Amino acid sequence: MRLVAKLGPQGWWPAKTRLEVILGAILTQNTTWRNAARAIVRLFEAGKLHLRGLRELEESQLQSLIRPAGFFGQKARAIRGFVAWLDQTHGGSLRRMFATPPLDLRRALLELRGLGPETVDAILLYAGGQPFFVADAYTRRILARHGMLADDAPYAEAQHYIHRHLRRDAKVYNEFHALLVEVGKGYCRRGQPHCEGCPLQEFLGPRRPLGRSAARSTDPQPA
DNA sequence: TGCCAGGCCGGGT
DNA sequence: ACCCGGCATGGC
Repeated sequence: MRLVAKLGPQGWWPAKTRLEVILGAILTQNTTWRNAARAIVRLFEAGKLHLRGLRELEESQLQSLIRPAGFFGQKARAIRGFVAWLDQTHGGSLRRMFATPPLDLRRALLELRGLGPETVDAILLYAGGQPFFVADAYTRRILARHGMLADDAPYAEAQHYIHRHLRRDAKVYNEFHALLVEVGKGYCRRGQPHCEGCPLQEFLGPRRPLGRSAARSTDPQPA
């Protein structure tokens, strides 16, 4: 698509292994990637950046290691809960986990404590290569600012909007999400009434201030 | 100094 | 089905 052609591949989600993607998805919840990355580095330096290492850790030890990411109590529980579930249902094998049908896997992951829709979709897209768009805060803010969604549009609606307008392709979703985050960080943060110089403007049309009602999608919602 | 960051949960209405 | 407070560290 033109946007990707213009801004180029972002080569995003700096994580090497699928486990790192999963941990990153949890650790970056309402947190900068910078702080989430610190937590990952600490796990690596402690020699625990693998499933077996995580199983060995006490709750308090895990909390200490991931402390820089904030919300360490909840995130430690989420990580331990995920590993326990993986062991029980897939013999501790990420490969087996990702071999299950994507929609079934999504449903199962959403039932885990501490894994919400955005975290789960990040796992499915960036670790599993499945075409689920990660409709994060930047996505919703940008779509709202350009009048495509209401300011308070829920996650599912924002995701559905993207799913309707982009080819259902993990590669495309990956690039577009990366791009929205980059643009969002620069031009569409909270508290900024305008996004002066926003490179999306020429593609998405005129922007408008946040905080006012926007056009709501009239298209049908997913089943 | 206060507000913000790539959310999610649980209890209340 | 929403609404809201709590969760916590680090940067500007």
